[in-house]
Amino acid sequence: MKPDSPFFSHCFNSLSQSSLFKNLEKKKLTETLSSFNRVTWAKHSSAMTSSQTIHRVYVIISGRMKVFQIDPNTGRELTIFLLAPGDMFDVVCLLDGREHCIQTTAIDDLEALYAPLDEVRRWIEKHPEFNQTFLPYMGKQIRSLEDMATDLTFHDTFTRLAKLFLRHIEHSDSHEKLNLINDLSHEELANMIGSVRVVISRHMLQLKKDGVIHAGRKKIEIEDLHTLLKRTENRFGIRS
Amino acid sequence: MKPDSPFFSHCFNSLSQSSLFKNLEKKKLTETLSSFNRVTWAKHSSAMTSSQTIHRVYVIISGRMKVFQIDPNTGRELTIFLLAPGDMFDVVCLLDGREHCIQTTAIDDLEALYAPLDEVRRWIEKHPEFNQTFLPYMGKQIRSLEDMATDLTFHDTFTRLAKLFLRHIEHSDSHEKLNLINDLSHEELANMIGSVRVVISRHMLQLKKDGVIHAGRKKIEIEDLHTLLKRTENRFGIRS
DNA sequence: CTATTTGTGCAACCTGGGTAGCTGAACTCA
DNA sequence: TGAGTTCAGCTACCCAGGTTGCACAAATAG
Repeated sequence: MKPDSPFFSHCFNSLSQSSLFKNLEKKKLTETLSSFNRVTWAKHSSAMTSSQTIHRVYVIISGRMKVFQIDPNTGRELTIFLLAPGDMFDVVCLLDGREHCIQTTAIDDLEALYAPLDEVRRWIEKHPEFNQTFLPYMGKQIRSLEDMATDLTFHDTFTRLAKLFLRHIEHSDSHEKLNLINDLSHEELANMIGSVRVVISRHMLQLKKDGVIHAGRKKIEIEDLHTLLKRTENRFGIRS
Repeated sequence: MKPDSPFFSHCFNSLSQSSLFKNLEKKKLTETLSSFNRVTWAKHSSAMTSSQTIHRVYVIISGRMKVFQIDPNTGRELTIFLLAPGDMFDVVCLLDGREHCIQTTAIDDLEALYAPLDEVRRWIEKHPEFNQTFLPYMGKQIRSLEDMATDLTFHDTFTRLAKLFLRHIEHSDSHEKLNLINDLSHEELANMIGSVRVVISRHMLQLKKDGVIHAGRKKIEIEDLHTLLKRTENRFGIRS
């Protein structure tokens, strides 16, 4: 993508706000961007495939993307990551260069940049300061996977749903806002905590009746953070 | 640890066989080892604590170590990793420098080397060829966590147990041998697949009755790999 | 402005696997 | 050698949460 491309400044702005690239010198970022190519996917379409991610590294510019595994027998999905602008994909392939059998879907209209995998590797070697943000970024992903595994074994579906909400709350002034997941269907929420639509519907209905949340079709708002917290802790706190 | 230390050649041999360090020049490895210190833990004792792993990076020389999360309410455990000689700990802390609340226990008598975290970071920067083994090593750990999460949501306890066996089978001539986990109690096996002792006992008993495995007190041998595979696939194959 | 698709509510059912508790056998350590 | 501890077999119980299937409302497409 050439610096005079119509998308250039748009991409530049998106990345210079991201946690991975914000510390990079403007000059270097410009230089880097020019060796990337731009791709887009329509909302709801399947995005990067595992045959692409062995050769290319992608960086999301705009839109959300879910990364998930699917069970061929039941058709059930488990959302492994919900990626947003500034996220990189697929880190695993970048690390070991082996195929990563995983699916991706664009939740919104999706815009990304990509570059050949080995080129990105060389680039990182040449710009060791990038590791200051990249290594913690990987750490965060490992922690997130570990949390997912422990939540799945230790906590019931209600607790997992509550924790999902709590993880995505953003404290704007005097009002809690649900970030990134406020417009997902029950189905998608279920995928994120390894459960099923009906179960999430049950819990949501109860939470609505109790005034803890306010929700419509693909729309969730946290009404009463306090009792949400309290109930979650109660589940934790039940001694055996 | 000085090169004339009684343990030196022992450690040297252990690491030069490991996947992480085998590619390192002998001279560099010697040099590296001399800036490490040696520690040991007795079998069954709690090993590295999270307050240590913020400051130090460990490399296991001999013995196995389980890395696990514990549910304070029920006391149930989930074994996240089963580390063996050549493994590094804690990678997450090395990446992001933040505390990692996780427990460790020595399964055998345990021997490890350690060095200050930032010293290891500098060392890696100075020896970029180490990344050729280190990055894939991290990739493997991420994949393992991802597998754990998907197994927990998609597969029943029998399938998870079978997959645990299959993952640890070593094909020696004309006889399958179970590696690393052949001397674990039902309790420990349960921890590895996010279940409970009774459940594993049930499955093991059935497998024994059917001649698929041969097992005694803390002792497991795969008798009939073929039917084990077949049964696992059957569980996968049930169409809904 | 219809037709189709997608999201949510609701009920009835059923089972995997977790909890609790006891026994005897095997191992271990003084 | 004997006491204490760990490990595995066994039973009885129970419930969270997954499956199926339908109905209606909202959104989207054509």
